Amino acid sequence: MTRKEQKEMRQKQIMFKALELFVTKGFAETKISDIAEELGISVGLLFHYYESKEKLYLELVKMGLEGTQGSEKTAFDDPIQYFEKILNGLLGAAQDQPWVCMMFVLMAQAQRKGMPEEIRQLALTVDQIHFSAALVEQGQKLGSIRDGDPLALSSAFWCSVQGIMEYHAAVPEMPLPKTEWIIDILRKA
Amino acid sequence: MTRKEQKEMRQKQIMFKALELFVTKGFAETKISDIAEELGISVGLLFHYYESKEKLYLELVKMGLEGTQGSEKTAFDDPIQYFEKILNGLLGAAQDQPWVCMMFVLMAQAQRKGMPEEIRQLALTVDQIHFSAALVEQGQKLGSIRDGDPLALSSAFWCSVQGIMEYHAAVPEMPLPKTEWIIDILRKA
DNA sequence: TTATTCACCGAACTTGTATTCAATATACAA
DNA sequence: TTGTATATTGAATACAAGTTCGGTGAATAA
Repeated sequence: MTRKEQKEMRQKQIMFKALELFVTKGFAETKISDIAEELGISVGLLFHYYESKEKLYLELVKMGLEGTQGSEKTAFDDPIQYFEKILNGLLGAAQDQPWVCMMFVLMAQAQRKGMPEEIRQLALTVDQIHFSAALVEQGQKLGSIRDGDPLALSSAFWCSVQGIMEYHAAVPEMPLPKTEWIIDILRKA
Repeated sequence: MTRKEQKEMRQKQIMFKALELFVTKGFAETKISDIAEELGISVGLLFHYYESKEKLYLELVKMGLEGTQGSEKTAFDDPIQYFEKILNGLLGAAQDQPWVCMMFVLMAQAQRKGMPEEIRQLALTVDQIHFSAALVEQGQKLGSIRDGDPLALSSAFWCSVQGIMEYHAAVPEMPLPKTEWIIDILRKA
């Protein structure tokens, strides 16, 4: 194995294991030595690749930030379809690509009080709830989304998704909901 | 003020502030000195009342455990009414008695990996999801709850509530959803 | 009035964990 | 082949946060 490959491999290893532990145990509860131990490497090596626990977490948040870009422009024709598509993607991925689900949870965790400020600020640049509120309003005009405060509807939807993802990250064996069940929070009867 | 009163007052003060911080920042992220500082008391005094951070948290979990008793016994003609009543109670309380909401979030946090084992075990004795799955099944027979894996439906419902409560604990100014929106996860169209 | 208990403080102590470092082995370039 | 860069380790260090402790003054019981 070439040096470059090895480096990339290790970095991926570390990132994914860190993601898993940060999400299931939380940032402060996850010891750098936990990550090293589970990977069977030394603590020193981890610091060879990432200069601090905080920087490692920050890398993950940046990675999550990239994943959030795009796909949002065509949404206004039929917002409910947009929500369906997004949710379908999330629930589908949750099974065979657990990291999608975990990344979702991480981004929310990163926004919490108690997180290092730099991390928090970066994570707060994603604001699904407010972005989606506009879509909800549009959907209400089109008659496909139920009446009510758009912000409340949007936050109900995303909080539900959040709750589901969080639980799934902790208890993967629990069966996931059907897309429609959750979409029905928004859908006009 | 008599000594007894003072003692009870301080204990309440500490418990509520601890609840608030544990829920908004997390267990590990909350320093004992944070709690003391916010209350304007010394760290030493906190240890005068609670022998450790863990015991303090444990007290809160025990308190939450008591709140969970009862209420589940009363049989309903239709399980969907049970879910409506519970959710209504939770959402109603969330506004004027923030601690109800916080307690709800705390109980879920206490079940996470990374928590001290004693706490975790105690919290795990509450299992809304499995308890409610039976009710869901009953509701399906009666035709008021939609078809699908009862466990998946139950967990979708409770995870949604969890997500909403969590967010509300962190961002109280966000408008809460209407009960029906969330009930519609379960309700048969 | 006096003795005792208890709320309270702040500084010292302890422990756990992030971070650094010196040393070694391995890949790679010259 | 030899020299340099880099992957890796395990132990040393630093520091933050939980916990302990001795002392002080106010409430209370005698």
